[in-house]
Amino acid sequence: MSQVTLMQIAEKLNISVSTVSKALKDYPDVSDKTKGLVKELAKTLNYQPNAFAVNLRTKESKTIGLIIPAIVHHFFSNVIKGILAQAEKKGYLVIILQSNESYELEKKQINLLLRQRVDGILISIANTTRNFTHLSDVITQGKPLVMFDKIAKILECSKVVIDDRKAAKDATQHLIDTGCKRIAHFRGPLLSQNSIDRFLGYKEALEENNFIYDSSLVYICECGDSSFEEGKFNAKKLLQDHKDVDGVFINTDLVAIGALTAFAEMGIKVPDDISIVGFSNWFMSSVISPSLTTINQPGFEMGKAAFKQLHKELKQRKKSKTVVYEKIILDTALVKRDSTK
Amino acid sequence: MSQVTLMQIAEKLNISVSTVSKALKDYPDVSDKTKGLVKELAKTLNYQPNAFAVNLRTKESKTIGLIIPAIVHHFFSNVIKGILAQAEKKGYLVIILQSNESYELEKKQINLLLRQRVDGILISIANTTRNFTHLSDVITQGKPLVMFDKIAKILECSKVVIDDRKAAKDATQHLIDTGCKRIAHFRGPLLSQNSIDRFLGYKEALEENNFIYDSSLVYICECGDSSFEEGKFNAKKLLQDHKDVDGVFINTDLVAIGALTAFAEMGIKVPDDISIVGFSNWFMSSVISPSLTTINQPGFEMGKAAFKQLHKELKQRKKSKTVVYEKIILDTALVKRDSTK
DNA sequence: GAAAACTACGAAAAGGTTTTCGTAGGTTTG
DNA sequence: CAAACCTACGAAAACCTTTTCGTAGTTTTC
Repeated sequence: MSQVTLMQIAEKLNISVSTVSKALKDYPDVSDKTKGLVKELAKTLNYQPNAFAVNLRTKESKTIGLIIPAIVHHFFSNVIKGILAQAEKKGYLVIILQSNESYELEKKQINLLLRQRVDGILISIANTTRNFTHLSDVITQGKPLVMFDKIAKILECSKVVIDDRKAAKDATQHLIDTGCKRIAHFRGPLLSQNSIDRFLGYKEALEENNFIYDSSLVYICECGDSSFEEGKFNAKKLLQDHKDVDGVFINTDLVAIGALTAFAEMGIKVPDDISIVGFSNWFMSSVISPSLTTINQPGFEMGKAAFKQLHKELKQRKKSKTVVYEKIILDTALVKRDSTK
Repeated sequence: MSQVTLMQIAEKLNISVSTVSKALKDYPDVSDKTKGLVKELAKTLNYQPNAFAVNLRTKESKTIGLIIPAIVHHFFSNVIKGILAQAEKKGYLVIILQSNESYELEKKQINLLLRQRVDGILISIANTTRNFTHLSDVITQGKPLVMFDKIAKILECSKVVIDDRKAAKDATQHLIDTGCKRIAHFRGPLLSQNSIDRFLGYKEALEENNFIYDSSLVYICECGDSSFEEGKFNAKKLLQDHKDVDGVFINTDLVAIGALTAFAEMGIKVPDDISIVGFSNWFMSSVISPSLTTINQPGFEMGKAAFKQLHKELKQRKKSKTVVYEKIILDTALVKRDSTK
């Protein structure tokens, strides 16, 4: 049961530990004969190098940390899938932590990962994170850090994102193109950078088309666990406040589906009375009725790109090259479905 | 940048490494004065024990492995959430791997985790896994293994499951209770134990109510990435084959939603013409129209219970008590919605 | 006043691997 | 036949922590 070590192999063959180690790693200064003997015995004894010792010696563990605000979330779980797929290819393991959109937890988790001495960290930050010292600490310690989706613009590190502003502009433009004259917006949290950018994209589209921006048409959602209810609630409120609205661009698909449901309950026809565009392209949006026009957010690709960038930096550091931070912007696309004309 | 070690602290204070180590861990044979000095210096230097060295010395890493068939999956992502929540409480980290329902990958991943010397492993096995030696190897190596949801009955280890058979029986009984006379079943893969059990539950309910079991009413789905399409396809086929069916019990919500969509497209009224019961209670099922009657599968609780059991075994081993394997069966519940009368 | 007990610390081994540096013995070169 | 060079291996340091066992010096006990 107890694990076989290099020393045990060395003793059985009457050679030194160093030779065994070198034989297994095909060093040139071991004779083929010895290599053969060592490898054979290693196989029969089912020798597995002790990862703890290797880590200690090499100062790396081929393990990275991933901090994500939520796991039960179509977009984020796709990101994870992308990260895991790429990590597997490169022989890395991934420790996953969920910050629950809490700054305090996020901070604690960063410290946990640093203590664990992971080789690098991938993170999508919590909505509530305002202070970034825990993150700059990572960089100061010389560990690669790559942010994705929910990033801190101020931090100097690589980032993988979509152009939220442009995507939101596209979404709003689509409403305008399909004939909407008065367009509301259900935005996300006031302090979330993504929500801000999407809001700005909405506004920009209006202005470019000579629509008058009306702040009373903008409703706020927390976009947390009760997104669906928030969508319903805001949709009802919207109908009370503004009878003339004929289009809504909504920050997140789940909120949009809530709105869709509320409209159905109140006998409002989508898209005849009101058109809706969501954001993210959750699977659900394609099977709901009417199906939801939305912006496709490439989660799997984002995860893949984030890990690739981290791996690149890991290699650069190993070769003690200067690390080049990159900002990678992935394409979004408008997915036209039945909630718009 | 480079990390502070016990030796550096020892040198600065002109004491030995062992005393520093003991001071930080509040050993009784260090004077309060020395403890004070050590702890203060450790704090100002921001000393963090080298996890690699600690692991090597203590032979444990406070890290467990988790292998799961799919991550982008409402139920499984909830399980992960439960595991992470519980692991966090107990100070454990979790390395997550996705087997993609592939036996080969699963085997490779188990070996990866063993090489990494995680303290224990949680797994929900792939549909294609028939051979369990890679899993019994884990147990032979003296590492705790806990299986959940998709288990191998033959393996001697702790398990956390639901009673698929009973849940399926409840679902079918509900169709009977609401007046269905001829009930079809869309089952999952022939070799998946869960699918088998659900099928048996369906059959049992029929027999207990003196319905005649008709194998032509049972349709098979792979329940992979194209579950939704499978549901649509089978629904259409069902309508062609059997005009008289007025109820369907479906192995998975996503397939059920596909069926729901197909029925809507073909003008079949749910539940008036046909009633449908799904399985899992995906969030989606509550927002779709008509909303789907289904069986609630407690993912979060399952994850929590699985980690708890693993942790219990970890503690038992440490105290070298005999490890007691447990089979934990969590409650399911029928969630009545609008797809049944 | 000697034996026993206690206090506070240190030396050193153990955990297992990786890698540098030596070196003994043999072979090639000029 | 020296000098230079290979070949194949080993010793040992380094990575850093934990923990057992000693021990010098002090205090208590009878």
